[in-house]
Amino acid sequence: MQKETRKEEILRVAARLFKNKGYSAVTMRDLATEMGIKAASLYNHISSKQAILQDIVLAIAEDFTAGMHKIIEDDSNSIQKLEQIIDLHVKIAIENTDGLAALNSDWMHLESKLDYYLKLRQDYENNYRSIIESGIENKEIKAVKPDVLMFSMLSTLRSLYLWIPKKGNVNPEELSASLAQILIKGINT
Amino acid sequence: MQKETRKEEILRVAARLFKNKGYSAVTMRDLATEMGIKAASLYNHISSKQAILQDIVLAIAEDFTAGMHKIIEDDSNSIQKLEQIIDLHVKIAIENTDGLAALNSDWMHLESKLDYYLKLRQDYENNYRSIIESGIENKEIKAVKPDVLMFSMLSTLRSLYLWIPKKGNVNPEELSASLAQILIKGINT
DNA sequence: ACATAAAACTAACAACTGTTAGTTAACGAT
DNA sequence: ATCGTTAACTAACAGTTGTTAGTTTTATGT
Repeated sequence: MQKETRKEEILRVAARLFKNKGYSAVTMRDLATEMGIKAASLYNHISSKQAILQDIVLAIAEDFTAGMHKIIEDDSNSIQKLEQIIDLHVKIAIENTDGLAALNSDWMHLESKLDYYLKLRQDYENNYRSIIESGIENKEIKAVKPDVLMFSMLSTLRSLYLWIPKKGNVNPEELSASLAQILIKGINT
Repeated sequence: MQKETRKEEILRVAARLFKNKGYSAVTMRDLATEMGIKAASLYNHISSKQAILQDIVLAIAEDFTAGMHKIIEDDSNSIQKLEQIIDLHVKIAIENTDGLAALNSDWMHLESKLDYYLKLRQDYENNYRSIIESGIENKEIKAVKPDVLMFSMLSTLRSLYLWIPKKGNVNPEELSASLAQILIKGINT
C-alpha cells in the first residue's frame, strides 16, 4: 500500500462530504476547510468540482464493470454467480463506502460523463438479468419475474453503503453469507 | 377528489424537480419557471424553500407512521404483517413517487424538522424489527439475523420509487404479490 | 547552497442564490 | 361600480458560488 497522493486525499475527503450533504450542497470552500487549506489551493491538484465527482464515481463504476465481467466468464452455475455478485458489492461497499454514496446519489450531476456512466450501468444490469434468466431456464432459480428479482437484489446491494457505517468493523465474509442466505435462500420456514 | 390548490401544485412540481436534480440543485427560479411564474411570486403561497421540502417529506413520513401503527395493532401473524408492510410501501410509492424520492435523497436538508423526521424513521424501524423478531420466536420466520432481513426488505421497498417510473401503469396488487413472493418466500428451487 | 517544482496563499471576478419590499393586474362578492 | 382578496409582477438586496490570476512559501534533488 503506497502513500496517498494529495489528489487522492482530496477525492477521499470530498467523497465523505458528498455522502453527508450531497454533491450540490458541498462547496469548494467546505472541501478546502476540511483539507485545512484555502479553496483556491484545491485547483493545484484538481481541475474542477465536476472532475472530482467524475473521478470518484467512474472509478467505482468501472470496478463494478470489471467485477461483473470476471463473474460472467467464470464457469459456475447461476446461484454461484449470484453469490459472487453479492461478494462483489460487499467488497466494494466496505472498501469505498463514501464513494459508493456519491455514485448512488449524485450520478445525475456527472454532466459530460453522464452518458458513459449510464452505459456502464445499463450493461451491468443487462448482464445481471442474463444470469437470472439462464438460471430460471436451468431450473436453478424459481420461476419468478427476472426484473423483480434483479430489482430486489440490486436494491439491497446498492443500499449496503447506508448500513455498513452503522455497524462498524463489518466482516465481509460474514455479511456476504447472511445476505446470500436471505437474498437467495428465502426466509420462509 | 377536490381541486388542487396552487400551493399543492407547487409542492407537486417541486417534488418532481427534487427527484431529478436533488433539493440543493433546484433553485427557486427553476421551480418558478416550471410553474410559469416568477420566483418572487412563489412566496405568495409558500414561506420558504425549506418549508417546501418539509411539507413534502413529513407528509409521507407521517403516512408511513400511520400505516405501520395500523399494521401493528392488527391481529395477524408475522408473515401477514410483512405482507401488509409491502402493500403499504407499494401503495405510497405509486401514489407519491416523486415525494418519496425527496424523502429518500434529501431528508438530510430538513434542518429544523430533521430531528422529528429521524424520530419517525427510528420508530418505524423499531416496529419493523419487532415484527421480524416475534416472527422468529414463533417459528414463522427462519432464524436469520433480524437486522439483515430488515435491511434487505427495507432497501428493496425504499427503492421502489426508482423502478416504478421505468415500468408505467404498475398494478399495485400484482407488484405487491411479486415482491412478497421474492422477499418472503425466497427464490431457491 | 541553489535551482526547480509543488503547493500554499490573497484578492478578485461575474454569475447565481433565497428572499423581501412595494406595486399592479385579475376576479368574485356585495 | 367598488371593495377586498388573491396572485402575479419588477427591482433589488446581501451573501455565496466556482474559478482565475498572480504571488509567495515550502519541500526536494543535486
